Amino acid sequence: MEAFQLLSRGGARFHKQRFKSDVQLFTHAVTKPEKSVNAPVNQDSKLPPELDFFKYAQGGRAKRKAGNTDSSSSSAPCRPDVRNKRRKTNHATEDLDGNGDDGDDAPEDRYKIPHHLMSNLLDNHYKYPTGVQAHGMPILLERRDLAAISPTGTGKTLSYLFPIMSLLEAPISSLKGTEGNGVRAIVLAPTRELAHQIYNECLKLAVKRKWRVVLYSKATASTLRDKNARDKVDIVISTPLRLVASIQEGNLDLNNVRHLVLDEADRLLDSEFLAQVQEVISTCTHPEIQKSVFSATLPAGAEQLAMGILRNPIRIVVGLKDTPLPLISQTVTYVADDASKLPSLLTYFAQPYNPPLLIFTSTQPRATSLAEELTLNGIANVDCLHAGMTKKERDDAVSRMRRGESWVMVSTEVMARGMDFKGVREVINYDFPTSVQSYIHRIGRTGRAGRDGKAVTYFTDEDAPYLKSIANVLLQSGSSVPDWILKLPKPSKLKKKQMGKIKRAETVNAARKIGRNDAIKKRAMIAGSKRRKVKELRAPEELVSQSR
DNA sequence: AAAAAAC
Repeated sequence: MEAFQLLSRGGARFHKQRFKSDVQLFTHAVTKPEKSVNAPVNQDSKLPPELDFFKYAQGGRAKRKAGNTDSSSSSAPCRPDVRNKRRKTNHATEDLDGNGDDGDDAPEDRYKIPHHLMSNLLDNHYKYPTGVQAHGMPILLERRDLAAISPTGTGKTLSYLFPIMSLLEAPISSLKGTEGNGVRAIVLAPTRELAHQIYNECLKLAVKRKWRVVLYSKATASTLRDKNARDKVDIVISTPLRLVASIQEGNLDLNNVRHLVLDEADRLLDSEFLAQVQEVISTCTHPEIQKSVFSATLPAGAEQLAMGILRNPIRIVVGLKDTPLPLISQTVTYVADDASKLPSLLTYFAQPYNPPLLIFTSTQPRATSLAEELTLNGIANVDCLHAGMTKKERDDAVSRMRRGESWVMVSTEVMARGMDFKGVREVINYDFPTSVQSYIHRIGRTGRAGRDGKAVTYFTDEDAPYLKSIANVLLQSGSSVPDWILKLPKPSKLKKKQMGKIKRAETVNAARKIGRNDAIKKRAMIAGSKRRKVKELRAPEELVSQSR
């Protein structure tokens, strides 16, 4: 418990400006060498040195030369102090892994991080951890359950993959002992594309070891009908329904799963996915299972569900919950009615624009026909992606996007969450998003890993009732909104519903916090120009809190 | 409040 006060101390100064620089640190050295080299990390983020995993990763590879690890760190002098606190508090938390503890306080020793994992981290040019990585990874490595909320494009995937692979120690095939048989870790994601992307990240950390990581699909499921093959699998990445199908066929046993991650947790916990996810959870019967949930958004209802699933969880919030990054400059554009949208978009395309860009529509047919219209109007390299397409068509569209061959990608909600196309400079909401969460995730396809981005949202007269809630999101994240929009009447029913939820939740410790934060948020909206101040005050409270 | 996504 105290150990996490240390974490919170590190994060307390994690306000908007510094957050920006912190996220920039995530930059891969390959793409922007000049930035990562000169970035004054610890100075800015005041990261306790021992949480700076990636620095140790560099040191670890170079056999941790003293000069190497310390030269870049301005906070090196305070290290002994931090070290002592950390050591003391380690006893305060349950020492679940039973390794007593050791003399060395480098994370790789403290947490017994396998050498190959450290070197793979470095080989992938991860230089400095982002906020969610620095604060989330130690919690997971301590074998605690975790609810982590961190904005889009801040490296959540690595935050859970790295600790899982560290705690699993090595591929099951090379471990002889009490690890048991069968899948030891599962990551759930709401779309195939996202599962695939997570799988790719996982493979990067798995090189040079015989990790069996399985991207679960019809094809892989059938190869795993054989129990012997199944027993050799270390990690499964899957969408919920695919997993449930195999469970029900009796072709998958999850009684050896020690780590379960729900990525895009609020999506996975909404009504359509919930039953499936609950079935997966109840099939994971190992008593020491560690569960964690990750998302950029976690509405009160989803959070309550999540807290019910997790056991004695730590909750961390980096930046502001349910708020996009200030790096994304957002605007809203009035287009009267649906018929006016295409002309507006074509006018937009008549001017110079920055490809690749991502366009969101509300339905599959609209995505298809908009892509066709744009092509007919001479726009080059227009692509389309929605869940009505075949698996191959979907895979091809993603690869074209990854290779930079798509300049304009028209898509539905399926692309809204988690997808990391590094080049996307701009997102256009051709159709108005159906929730604040959807909005935040959609525009979060740009402004990733410290780069800036642009988001344009079309709205018609029909969208007017929902405009104000989106406008508030713009305000929260530092974009400006025309006055008249702010004067719109409140979407009263919606508001009342939310308030009701909060009231009910107030009996539980965890939810009391949500209520308070929402109250602060509301005040922030009213405060207008004082908004920024309020945000800064709020961050430390929110950053780490104990729940249940 | 409603579409999309999951097999």
